[in-house]
Amino acid sequence: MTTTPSPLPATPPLPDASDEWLRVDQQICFSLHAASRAFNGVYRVVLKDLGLTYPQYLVMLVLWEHGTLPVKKLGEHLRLDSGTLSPLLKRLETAGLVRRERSARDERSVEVRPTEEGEAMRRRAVEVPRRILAATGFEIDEVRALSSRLHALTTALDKAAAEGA
Amino acid sequence: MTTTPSPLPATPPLPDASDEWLRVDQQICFSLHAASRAFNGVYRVVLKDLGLTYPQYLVMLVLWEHGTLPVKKLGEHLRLDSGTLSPLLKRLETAGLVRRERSARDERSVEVRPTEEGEAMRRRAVEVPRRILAATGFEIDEVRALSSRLHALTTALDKAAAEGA
DNA sequence: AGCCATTTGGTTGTGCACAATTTAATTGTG
DNA sequence: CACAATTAAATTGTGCACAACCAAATGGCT
Repeated sequence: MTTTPSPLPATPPLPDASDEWLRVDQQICFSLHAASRAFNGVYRVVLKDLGLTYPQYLVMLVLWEHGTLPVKKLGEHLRLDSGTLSPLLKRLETAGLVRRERSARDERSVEVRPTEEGEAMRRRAVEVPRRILAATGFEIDEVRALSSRLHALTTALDKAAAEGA
Repeated sequence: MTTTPSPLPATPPLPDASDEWLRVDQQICFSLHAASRAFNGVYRVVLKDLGLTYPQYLVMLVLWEHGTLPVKKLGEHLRLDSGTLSPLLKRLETAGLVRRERSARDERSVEVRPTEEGEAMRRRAVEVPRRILAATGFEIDEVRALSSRLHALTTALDKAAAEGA
């Protein structure tokens, strides 16, 4: 808001400028955090009919697009590790939407495949994107532009985190 | 990714237009979700010295800016309810950063106030925003623009969720 | 063959997010 | 004053995210 172009003091102990930085920072991290949770809330409503949570829906999306995948590949697509996926997939299996079975060729690998019921859900899921887009009130191109910026942001952040800063 | 107009390698037993929607959708929800987690990862690294998690840092930010607040107000600033804040604040209290005490005027209310140690941490926290900004590789104005769009998005999504769709 | 680093999932523990329920204090109304 | 409605926190239960650790399988190496 009132972000006057401060002269960037060299890491001061605690003058007024630092307050300003802390406020601005709040807008950076905050807006993203809040938007993510707000999205989650809308998905919660929209996906209630399907009986899926948002991350479960993401898993099904990947399976619908790529078919059967080992847990590893699934994790790469979604940037999730086994600590998150294992219990999630177990719940999807309990719900009858996927099956998990050890690969015959590599006994370390577990193949995740959608069941008949899981594939059938795809037909009911096609309306989800439209409802979400409607909830945003954004034009499709605007959403695409935003996604593009966020993707660039994610790439940069991942790189920074990997470099330990 | 490669949004080339590929002839859709007939993996799935389903029409074409719906697949397109499901792919686009993935970019909408996905990029935000991924960016949020990527941010979290960078904050994890940067905040490790302070011994704070990202949500704990957000709580301290609000307290530094507004001083003592009841849990309710804190939740309004952060869009978090008592189910999230109660255990979080308990951990902050154990860490010696805040104190919680029942309001004398309204015994239902719990006032959260930063301790001396909590206030002192503010001095060490002023460098956080700069490090985060550096990690994004974005210009400050670009970040501001993005935040603005995300804020608008959040407002729209909240409204939609409240209306049950 | 035997050995060892790597790969792949799973498990455990900590913490956040949120819905639903519970308890206590306050406020409004007759 | 008594009593219903409201409000503020805490609690409980489910699920996601991730670090740290563990076990089994694989593949390369001598």
